[in-house]
Amino acid sequence: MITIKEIAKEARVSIATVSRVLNGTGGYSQETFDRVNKIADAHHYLKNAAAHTLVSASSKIIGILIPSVSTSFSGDIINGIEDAAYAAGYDVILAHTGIGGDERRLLENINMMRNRQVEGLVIVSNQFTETALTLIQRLRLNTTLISTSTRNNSLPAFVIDDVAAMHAVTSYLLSIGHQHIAIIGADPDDHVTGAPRIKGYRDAMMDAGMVPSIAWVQRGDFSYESGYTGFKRLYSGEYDITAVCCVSDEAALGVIAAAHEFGLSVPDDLSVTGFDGTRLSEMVRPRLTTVRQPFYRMGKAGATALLQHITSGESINGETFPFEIEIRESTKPLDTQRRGE
Amino acid sequence: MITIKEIAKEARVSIATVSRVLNGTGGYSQETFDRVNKIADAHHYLKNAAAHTLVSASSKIIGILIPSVSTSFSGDIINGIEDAAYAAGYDVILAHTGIGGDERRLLENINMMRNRQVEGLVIVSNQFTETALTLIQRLRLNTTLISTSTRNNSLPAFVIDDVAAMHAVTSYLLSIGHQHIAIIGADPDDHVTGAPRIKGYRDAMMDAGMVPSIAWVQRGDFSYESGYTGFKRLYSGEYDITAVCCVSDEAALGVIAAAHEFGLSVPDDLSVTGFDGTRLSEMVRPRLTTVRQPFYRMGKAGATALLQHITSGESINGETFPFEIEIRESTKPLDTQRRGE
DNA sequence: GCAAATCCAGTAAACGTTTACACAAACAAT
DNA sequence: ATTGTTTGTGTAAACGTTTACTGGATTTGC
Repeated sequence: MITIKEIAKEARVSIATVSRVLNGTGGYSQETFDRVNKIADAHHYLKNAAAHTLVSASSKIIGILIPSVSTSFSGDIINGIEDAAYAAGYDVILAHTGIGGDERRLLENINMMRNRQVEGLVIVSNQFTETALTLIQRLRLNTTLISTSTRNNSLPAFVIDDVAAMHAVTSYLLSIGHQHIAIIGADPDDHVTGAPRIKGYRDAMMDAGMVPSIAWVQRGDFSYESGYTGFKRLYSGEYDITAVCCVSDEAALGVIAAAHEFGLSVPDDLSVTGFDGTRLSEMVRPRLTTVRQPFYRMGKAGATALLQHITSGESINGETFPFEIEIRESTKPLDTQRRGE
Repeated sequence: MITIKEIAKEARVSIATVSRVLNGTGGYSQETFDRVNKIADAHHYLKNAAAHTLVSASSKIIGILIPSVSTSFSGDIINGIEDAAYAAGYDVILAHTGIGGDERRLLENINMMRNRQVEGLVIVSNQFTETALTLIQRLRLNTTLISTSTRNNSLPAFVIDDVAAMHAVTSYLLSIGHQHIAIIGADPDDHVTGAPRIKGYRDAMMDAGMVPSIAWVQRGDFSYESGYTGFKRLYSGEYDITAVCCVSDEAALGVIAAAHEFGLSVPDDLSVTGFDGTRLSEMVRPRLTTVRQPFYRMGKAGATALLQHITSGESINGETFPFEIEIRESTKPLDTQRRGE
């Protein structure tokens, strides 16, 4: 790899001049400009980013912290972030925090981000501990949150209104006649996504004069499996449920699978709603009624705001995105269902 | 951020000693060791990676180049790569190459990887041009390929045997009585995945004495949409197809959706197979018969081999992974299908 | 008791950039 | 003709590390 030093020698100018030409900062004649550029091109010069970072104290890197990339929506978020970074001439460094309680990996990776001199950090869909939060603050890392938030809103978050979203989808179910509606898959101890969604559901039920029984709230971890086992628990309890709100599309598929095993078909015997609006929800039969979150846009907006803050000092304001209730085939008015007496 | 210089001052030793202590390279007394470490910890010292990279010419970074993260299997691959990197103390820089022909972004990102001083490059599921290939070679980037390969096998690839896989799944269909079998979703001009799968299909058909008609090979781009439109084209042509092999799970769902619209149910009227064995294939009803690829393992193995090469100079050998035919509910022996006369 | 080896630690160069400062030459304004 | 400004370029320091080299002090071997 050729360096500016060698270019300087070959062009018979100083390295300062080469640097100025290569950065286009002005202060050279057209002639030197051409000569230096020609030599640089001929040797396929590439700037050593480490040296640049060291001296300029700007790495042109932002970091992404994410539990795991395998859930289907995280890909969209990452795409959004990376596109925003690319547009701003920034590169992206990615680290997993591990799913579940592996706090060590999370903390290690936050430190790693700092020692890599990232100029900003995007944290995706993570529940972080107080320790992690104070670490971020101590390291003075510019941070935005996608699809998650902190308890006291200390960090700008790019999210949807989970309470409103679940309220809306529950209300939809109520509006088409359902009354015995369960919610499956949420973790009530998860204050960022689980608890709000349960609240939205409960509020909607209350607004309609229903008091949801405890068994109607089946906790879980948003996964297919928790949808599956949640419905198994619920149904074997002989409750007369006609509709189920799920907190993810995958959980909805789990519910549908479990229902099948009981000989129940969706939506003729049971209405089921998903959440997230992943591509999945359009690809399955019946297509899922779901709540669409604009993940790509959320990722892009979160990263863009972060980058604007970095480059022009604008303060970062979190943003609450509109969601959309997609009404498709997995739900049906109660009186058209078989069990709608 | 505190530097070794300041630690040195506070500990009243030279920066060389601090560096030695912090790297544990020996050549200091227990006493200085403790003193330096205590000060470093107290100030939450973090090494400046840029400085380290610059002087040691080792960045401890590997790069991932991937078209887009939104297909469901790419997440598993990335997880595998990142886990391998983390285990080896390496960090990961991620860049998209853009889907489809945006060669500029691909080339830019290859250059970016070099100027970031990555020690190795993992390219995922990409069709790259000759230009890209020669660029990689010129930059002397250690590279492994996951789920893709070059025409002349110039780069080590971590893949499955696509010909054998499609041969196996087609043979399975033949073995349960099907004869009029189509293949949908492959791009015959894609020599890394498309053409081999078509060949596997064709070989299996020929082996069974069938000569597949041209219309039975519906080209596409592996997407849901191409499955959907492929089947629409096929079926409106009035061919008497009883089974369809798809080249991705998503394409299979597209076929199933299109079949539904014709009033055909899967598997009672039509058997359909997927490809990839994504979580999707287990979550839908009917569960898809599919070819499972060990994506996580492929990613992990590819990155591990790369890292071993970097750290201990071992040469990288590509690896062909075993696939598994998962027989599930989307296929059925012909004589148990409704149309099996 | 003396040479040799070992242990600890410091000095300084190097990595590849950016940039403040200096300065000579050319040009403009008076 | 003097001063001032602009233009083009070079010198050298700085960024935060690592590491080869050096050397004094202590220990070891005989």
